[in-house]
Amino acid sequence: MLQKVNQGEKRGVTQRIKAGVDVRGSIKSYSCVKVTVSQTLTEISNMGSEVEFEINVDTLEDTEANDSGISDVDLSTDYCNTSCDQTPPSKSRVPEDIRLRINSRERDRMHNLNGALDSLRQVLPHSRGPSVKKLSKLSTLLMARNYIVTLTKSLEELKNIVGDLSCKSQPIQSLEALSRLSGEPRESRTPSRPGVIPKSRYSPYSVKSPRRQERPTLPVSCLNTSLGVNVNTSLGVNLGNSVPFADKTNVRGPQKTDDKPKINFSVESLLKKTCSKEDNKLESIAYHRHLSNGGPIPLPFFYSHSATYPNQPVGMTYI
DNA sequence: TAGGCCATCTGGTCCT
DNA sequence: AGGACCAGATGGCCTA
Repeated sequence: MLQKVNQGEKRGVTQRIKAGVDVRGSIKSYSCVKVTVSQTLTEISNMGSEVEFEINVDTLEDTEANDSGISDVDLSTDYCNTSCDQTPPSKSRVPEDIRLRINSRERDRMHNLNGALDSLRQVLPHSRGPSVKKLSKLSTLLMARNYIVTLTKSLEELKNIVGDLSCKSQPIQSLEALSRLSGEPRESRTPSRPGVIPKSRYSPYSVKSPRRQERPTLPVSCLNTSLGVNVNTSLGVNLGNSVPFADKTNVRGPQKTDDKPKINFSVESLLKKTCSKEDNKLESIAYHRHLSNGGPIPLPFFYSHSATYPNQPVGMTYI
Protein backbone atom coordinates (compact mmCIF):
# COMPACT_ATOMS: atom_id res chain seq x y z
CA MET A 1 0.00 0.00 0.00
CA LEU A 2 1.48 3.27 -0.99
CA GLN A 3 1.89 5.82 1.66
CA LYS A 4 -0.18 8.94 1.51
CA VAL A 5 1.74 12.15 1.39
CA ASN A 6 0.79 15.69 2.08
CA GLN A 7 0.89 18.57 -0.25
CA GLY A 8 4.35 19.97 -0.58
CA GLU A 9 5.81 17.25 1.54
CA LYS A 10 9.21 16.10 0.46
CA ARG A 11 10.57 12.92 1.83
CA GLY A 12 11.81 9.53 0.96
CA VAL A 13 9.70 6.56 1.89
CA THR A 14 10.34 2.91 1.47
CA GLN A 15 7.51 0.88 0.11
CA ARG A 16 6.94 -2.65 -0.97
CA ILE A 17 5.35 -3.19 -4.30
CA LYS A 18 4.78 -6.53 -5.92
CA ALA A 19 6.62 -7.09 -9.10
CA GLY A 20 4.60 -6.87 -12.22
CA VAL A 21 2.34 -4.21 -10.88
CA ASP A 22 2.26 -1.23 -13.12
CA VAL A 23 3.01 1.61 -10.76
CA ARG A 24 2.33 4.12 -13.44
CA GLY A 25 -0.97 5.83 -13.24
CA SER A 26 -2.61 9.16 -13.42
CA ILE A 27 -2.15 11.49 -10.55
CA LYS A 28 -5.70 11.92 -9.40
CA SER A 29 -6.40 13.32 -5.99
CA TYR A 30 -2.86 14.41 -5.24
CA SER A 31 -2.20 16.26 -8.42
CA CYS A 32 -0.03 18.65 -6.48
CA VAL A 33 2.64 16.05 -5.85
CA LYS A 34 4.66 13.78 -7.96
CA VAL A 35 6.19 10.55 -6.88
CA THR A 36 9.40 9.48 -8.39
CA VAL A 37 10.48 5.89 -8.39
CA SER A 38 14.15 5.28 -8.48
CA GLN A 39 13.89 1.98 -10.34
CA THR A 40 12.47 1.34 -13.73
CA LEU A 41 9.55 -1.01 -14.09
CA THR A 42 11.79 -3.50 -15.75
CA GLU A 43 14.19 -3.38 -12.84
CA ILE A 44 11.33 -3.83 -10.42
CA SER A 45 10.08 -6.81 -12.37
CA ASN A 46 13.51 -8.37 -12.21
CA MET A 47 13.81 -7.97 -8.46
CA GLY A 48 11.58 -10.86 -7.48
CA SER A 49 8.03 -11.33 -6.42
CA GLU A 50 8.18 -8.53 -3.92
CA VAL A 51 10.62 -5.68 -3.96
CA GLU A 52 11.46 -2.85 -1.70
CA PHE A 53 12.50 0.47 -3.06
CA GLU A 54 12.48 4.07 -2.16
CA ILE A 55 10.24 6.66 -3.64
CA ASN A 56 10.68 10.38 -3.32
CA VAL A 57 7.89 12.84 -3.21
CA ASP A 58 8.48 16.24 -4.64
CA THR A 59 6.31 19.06 -5.67
CA LEU A 60 5.40 19.37 -9.30
CA GLU A 61 7.32 22.58 -9.55
CA ASP A 62 10.68 21.03 -8.99
CA THR A 63 10.25 17.57 -10.37
CA GLU A 64 10.27 16.48 -13.93
CA ALA A 65 9.40 13.00 -14.99
CA ASN A 66 11.79 11.45 -17.40
CA ASP A 67 12.40 8.21 -19.14
CA SER A 68 15.04 6.97 -16.74
CA GLY A 69 12.64 5.04 -14.64
CA ILE A 70 10.66 7.82 -13.11
CA SER A 71 6.99 7.08 -13.09
CA ASP A 72 3.91 8.77 -11.81
CA VAL A 73 2.12 6.87 -9.09
CA ASP A 74 -1.45 7.30 -8.17
CA LEU A 75 -1.52 8.03 -4.46
CA SER A 76 -5.25 7.88 -4.04
CA THR A 77 -6.28 5.65 -1.23
CA ASP A 78 -9.06 3.87 -3.01
CA TYR A 79 -7.49 2.10 -5.90
CA CYS A 80 -4.35 1.09 -7.71
CA ASN A 81 -1.96 0.32 -4.94
CA THR A 82 -0.27 -2.99 -4.59
CA SER A 83 -3.06 -4.63 -6.50
CA CYS A 84 -4.80 -2.98 -9.37
CA ASP A 85 -7.76 -5.27 -9.53
CA GLN A 86 -9.95 -2.61 -8.00
CA THR A 87 -11.86 -0.32 -10.24
CA PRO A 88 -11.27 3.41 -10.08
CA PRO A 89 -13.88 5.41 -8.21
CA SER A 90 -16.69 6.97 -10.12
CA LYS A 91 -16.11 10.44 -11.39
CA SER A 92 -17.23 13.17 -9.08
CA ARG A 93 -19.92 15.50 -10.28
CA VAL A 94 -17.63 18.33 -9.32
CA PRO A 95 -15.06 19.14 -11.97
CA GLU A 96 -11.66 17.85 -11.09
CA ASP A 97 -9.96 21.21 -10.78
CA ILE A 98 -12.74 22.46 -8.52
CA ARG A 99 -12.57 19.29 -6.50
CA LEU A 100 -8.87 19.68 -6.01
CA ARG A 101 -9.31 23.24 -4.89
CA ILE A 102 -11.98 22.24 -2.42
CA ASN A 103 -9.81 19.47 -1.10
CA SER A 104 -6.89 21.81 -0.70
CA ARG A 105 -9.00 24.30 1.20
CA GLU A 106 -10.29 21.57 3.42
CA ARG A 107 -6.78 20.39 4.10
CA ASP A 108 -5.72 23.91 4.98
CA ARG A 109 -8.73 24.29 7.21
CA MET A 110 -7.92 21.12 9.07
CA HIS A 111 -4.29 22.15 9.33
CA ASN A 112 -5.36 25.42 10.89
CA LEU A 113 -7.56 23.54 13.28
CA ASN A 114 -4.71 21.27 14.24
CA GLY A 115 -2.46 24.27 14.65
CA ALA A 116 -4.91 25.76 17.07
CA LEU A 117 -5.02 22.49 18.96
CA ASP A 118 -1.24 22.47 19.12
CA SER A 119 -1.19 25.97 20.52
CA LEU A 120 -3.75 24.85 23.08
CA ARG A 121 -1.52 21.94 24.04
CA GLN A 122 1.34 24.36 24.55
CA VAL A 123 -0.46 26.21 27.33
CA LEU A 124 -1.72 23.12 29.10
CA PRO A 125 0.34 22.22 32.14
CA HIS A 126 2.82 19.40 31.93
CA SER A 127 1.93 18.51 28.38
CA ARG A 128 5.30 19.48 27.02
CA GLY A 129 8.68 17.92 27.03
CA PRO A 130 10.34 15.17 25.05
CA SER A 131 9.05 12.42 27.27
CA VAL A 132 5.48 13.53 27.42
CA LYS A 133 3.22 11.91 24.92
CA LYS A 134 1.33 14.21 22.67
CA LEU A 135 -2.20 14.60 23.86
CA SER A 136 -4.88 13.41 21.55
CA LYS A 137 -7.37 15.91 20.24
CA LEU A 138 -10.03 14.69 22.59
CA SER A 139 -7.70 14.66 25.56
CA THR A 140 -6.54 18.15 24.72
CA LEU A 141 -10.07 19.51 24.73
CA LEU A 142 -11.09 17.67 27.88
CA MET A 143 -7.91 18.66 29.65
CA ALA A 144 -8.30 22.27 28.65
CA ARG A 145 -11.83 22.29 29.97
CA ASN A 146 -10.80 20.74 33.27
CA TYR A 147 -7.83 23.03 33.54
CA ILE A 148 -10.10 26.03 33.24
CA VAL A 149 -12.42 24.58 35.86
CA THR A 150 -9.49 23.93 38.16
CA LEU A 151 -8.09 27.40 37.76
CA THR A 152 -11.51 28.86 38.46
CA LYS A 153 -11.82 26.81 41.62
CA SER A 154 -8.32 27.72 42.70
CA LEU A 155 -9.07 31.36 42.18
CA GLU A 156 -12.15 31.10 44.36
CA GLU A 157 -10.18 29.25 47.00
CA LEU A 158 -7.47 31.86 47.03
CA LYS A 159 -10.02 34.60 47.28
CA ASN A 160 -11.45 32.90 50.34
CA ILE A 161 -8.03 32.59 51.87
CA VAL A 162 -7.33 36.24 51.25
CA GLY A 163 -10.63 37.02 52.89
CA ASP A 164 -9.69 34.97 55.94
CA LEU A 165 -6.33 36.62 56.24
CA SER A 166 -7.62 40.11 55.77
CA CYS A 167 -9.62 39.59 58.97
CA LYS A 168 -6.38 38.91 60.74
CA SER A 169 -4.92 42.22 59.52
CA GLN A 170 -1.70 40.83 58.17
CA PRO A 171 -1.92 41.95 54.61
CA ILE A 172 1.76 42.13 53.72
CA GLN A 173 2.80 38.77 55.10
CA SER A 174 -0.35 37.27 53.69
CA LEU A 175 0.37 38.33 50.18
CA GLU A 176 3.84 36.94 50.32
CA ALA A 177 2.63 33.69 51.78
CA LEU A 178 -0.16 33.57 49.26
CA SER A 179 2.26 33.83 46.40
CA ARG A 180 4.21 30.99 47.87
CA LEU A 181 1.12 28.86 48.19
CA SER A 182 0.09 29.51 44.64
CA GLY A 183 3.48 28.52 43.38
CA GLU A 184 4.58 31.91 42.17
CA PRO A 185 8.28 32.48 42.56
CA ARG A 186 9.15 35.08 45.12
CA GLU A 187 11.25 38.00 44.30
CA SER A 188 14.84 37.23 44.93
CA ARG A 189 16.43 39.02 47.82
CA THR A 190 19.67 39.10 45.90
CA PRO A 191 19.68 40.54 42.42
CA SER A 192 20.39 37.95 39.78
CA ARG A 193 23.27 38.39 37.43
CA PRO A 194 22.35 39.69 34.00
CA GLY A 195 21.94 36.95 31.42
CA VAL A 196 21.47 34.26 34.04
CA ILE A 197 18.05 32.71 33.99
CA PRO A 198 17.08 31.77 37.50
CA LYS A 199 15.56 28.35 37.93
CA SER A 200 12.22 28.17 39.58
CA ARG A 201 12.57 26.77 43.05
CA TYR A 202 9.13 25.34 42.96
CA SER A 203 9.02 23.96 39.48
CA PRO A 204 7.57 20.46 39.30
CA TYR A 205 10.19 19.65 36.70
CA SER A 206 12.80 17.84 38.76
CA VAL A 207 14.04 21.06 40.34
CA LYS A 208 13.37 20.67 44.00
CA SER A 209 13.56 23.26 46.63
CA PRO A 210 15.95 22.14 49.37
CA ARG A 211 13.77 23.89 51.88
CA ARG A 212 10.73 21.99 50.66
CA GLN A 213 12.61 18.74 50.84
CA GLU A 214 13.39 19.32 54.47
CA ARG A 215 9.77 19.62 55.35
CA PRO A 216 7.85 16.74 56.80
CA THR A 217 5.62 15.16 54.24
CA LEU A 218 2.08 14.15 54.92
CA PRO A 219 1.87 10.55 53.84
CA VAL A 220 -0.72 9.52 51.33
CA SER A 221 -2.21 7.18 53.90
CA CYS A 222 -2.99 10.20 56.04
CA LEU A 223 -4.83 11.76 53.18
CA ASN A 224 -6.69 8.58 52.51
CA THR A 225 -7.81 8.38 56.10
CA SER A 226 -8.79 12.00 56.29
CA LEU A 227 -10.82 11.99 53.14
CA GLY A 228 -12.15 8.51 53.39
CA VAL A 229 -10.87 7.70 49.97
CA ASN A 230 -7.97 5.87 48.56
CA VAL A 231 -5.95 8.20 46.45
CA ASN A 232 -4.40 5.43 44.46
CA THR A 233 -7.64 3.80 43.50
CA SER A 234 -9.45 7.07 43.05
CA LEU A 235 -6.93 8.11 40.49
CA GLY A 236 -6.69 4.78 38.88
CA VAL A 237 -2.99 5.20 38.57
CA ASN A 238 0.12 3.93 40.20
CA LEU A 239 1.49 6.67 42.32
CA GLY A 240 4.94 5.37 41.64
CA ASN A 241 4.52 6.55 38.10
CA SER A 242 5.02 10.19 38.54
CA VAL A 243 4.42 11.15 34.94
CA PRO A 244 0.73 11.74 34.78
CA PHE A 245 0.46 12.01 31.05
CA ALA A 246 2.60 9.10 30.14
CA ASP A 247 -0.39 7.47 28.57
CA LYS A 248 0.67 5.05 25.93
CA THR A 249 -2.56 5.44 24.05
CA ASN A 250 -1.36 8.85 23.07
CA VAL A 251 1.93 7.75 21.72
CA ARG A 252 2.73 9.03 18.29
CA GLY A 253 5.84 7.61 16.87
CA PRO A 254 8.33 5.20 18.39
CA GLN A 255 8.80 5.26 22.09
CA LYS A 256 12.16 5.73 23.62
CA THR A 257 12.43 3.20 26.36
CA ASP A 258 15.59 4.72 27.72
CA ASP A 259 14.12 8.18 27.80
CA LYS A 260 13.55 8.87 31.44
CA PRO A 261 10.61 11.03 32.33
CA LYS A 262 11.59 14.59 32.96
CA ILE A 263 8.41 15.53 34.75
CA ASN A 264 8.21 14.57 38.34
CA PHE A 265 4.90 15.62 39.72
CA SER A 266 3.97 12.91 42.11
CA VAL A 267 1.07 13.03 44.50
CA GLU A 268 3.57 13.08 47.31
CA SER A 269 5.20 16.19 45.98
CA LEU A 270 1.83 17.81 45.65
CA LEU A 271 0.90 16.90 49.17
CA LYS A 272 4.22 18.22 50.31
CA LYS A 273 3.13 21.51 48.93
CA THR A 274 -0.46 21.37 49.96
CA CYS A 275 -0.39 19.61 53.28
CA SER A 276 2.62 20.97 55.12
CA LYS A 277 1.57 22.26 58.50
CA GLU A 278 4.79 23.95 59.40
CA ASP A 279 6.53 27.10 58.51
CA ASN A 280 3.73 28.57 56.53
CA LYS A 281 0.57 29.79 58.08
CA LEU A 282 -1.27 30.06 54.83
CA GLU A 283 -0.50 26.56 53.80
CA SER A 284 -1.65 25.39 57.15
CA ILE A 285 -4.90 27.26 56.73
CA ALA A 286 -5.36 25.79 53.30
CA TYR A 287 -4.54 22.37 54.60
CA HIS A 288 -7.08 22.55 57.36
CA ARG A 289 -9.66 23.99 55.05
CA HIS A 290 -9.19 21.11 52.71
CA LEU A 291 -9.43 18.43 55.30
CA SER A 292 -11.87 19.79 57.84
CA ASN A 293 -14.33 20.91 55.23
CA GLY A 294 -13.79 17.91 53.06
CA GLY A 295 -12.50 20.32 50.58
CA PRO A 296 -10.70 19.31 47.47
CA ILE A 297 -7.05 18.49 47.16
CA PRO A 298 -5.79 19.68 43.82
CA LEU A 299 -4.25 17.07 41.64
CA PRO A 300 -2.92 17.64 38.19
CA PHE A 301 -4.95 15.13 36.30
CA PHE A 302 -7.27 12.21 36.35
CA TYR A 303 -8.05 9.40 34.07
CA SER A 304 -11.37 9.21 32.38
CA HIS A 305 -13.51 6.23 33.09
CA SER A 306 -15.15 6.56 29.71
CA ALA A 307 -15.77 3.24 28.11
CA THR A 308 -14.99 4.69 24.73
CA TYR A 309 -11.80 6.41 25.72
CA PRO A 310 -10.47 4.68 28.82
CA ASN A 311 -7.36 5.85 30.60
CA GLN A 312 -7.23 9.16 28.84
CA PRO A 313 -5.61 11.99 30.74
CA VAL A 314 -8.07 14.77 30.86
CA GLY A 315 -6.61 17.40 33.10
CA MET A 316 -6.53 18.59 36.65
CA THR A 317 -9.06 17.65 39.20
CA TYR A 318 -9.85 17.74 42.86
CA ILE A 319 -10.27 14.80 45.15
C1' DT B 1 -4.39 -8.51 15.04
C1' DA B 2 -7.71 -5.29 17.05
C1' DG B 3 -8.45 -0.83 18.47
C1' DG B 4 -7.28 4.09 18.86
C1' DC B 5 -6.05 8.04 16.51
C1' DC B 6 -5.39 10.57 12.63
C1' DA B 7 -5.36 12.71 7.75
C1' DT B 8 -7.73 13.07 3.78
C1' DC B 9 -11.49 12.93 0.54
C1' DT B 10 -16.12 13.87 -0.40
C1' DG B 11 -20.87 15.47 -0.61
C1' DG B 12 -24.14 18.20 1.69
C1' DT B 13 -25.57 22.45 3.95
C1' DC B 14 -25.24 27.13 5.37
C1' DC B 15 -23.53 31.72 4.90
C1' DT B 16 -21.84 35.93 2.58
C1' DA C 1 -21.32 31.40 -6.89
C1' DG C 2 -17.88 30.45 -3.90
C1' DG C 3 -16.14 29.62 0.58
C1' DA C 4 -16.66 27.74 5.28
C1' DC C 5 -18.18 24.18 7.95
C1' DC C 6 -19.62 19.59 9.01
C1' DA C 7 -19.93 14.64 9.16
C1' DG C 8 -19.35 10.11 7.08
C1' DA C 9 -16.20 7.03 4.78
C1' DT C 10 -11.75 5.24 4.10
C1' DG C 11 -7.25 3.80 4.89
C1' DG C 12 -2.58 4.32 7.21
C1' DC C 13 0.21 4.25 11.37
C1' DC C 14 1.07 2.79 15.86
C1' DT C 15 0.62 0.24 20.21
C1' DA C 16 -0.94 -3.36 23.28
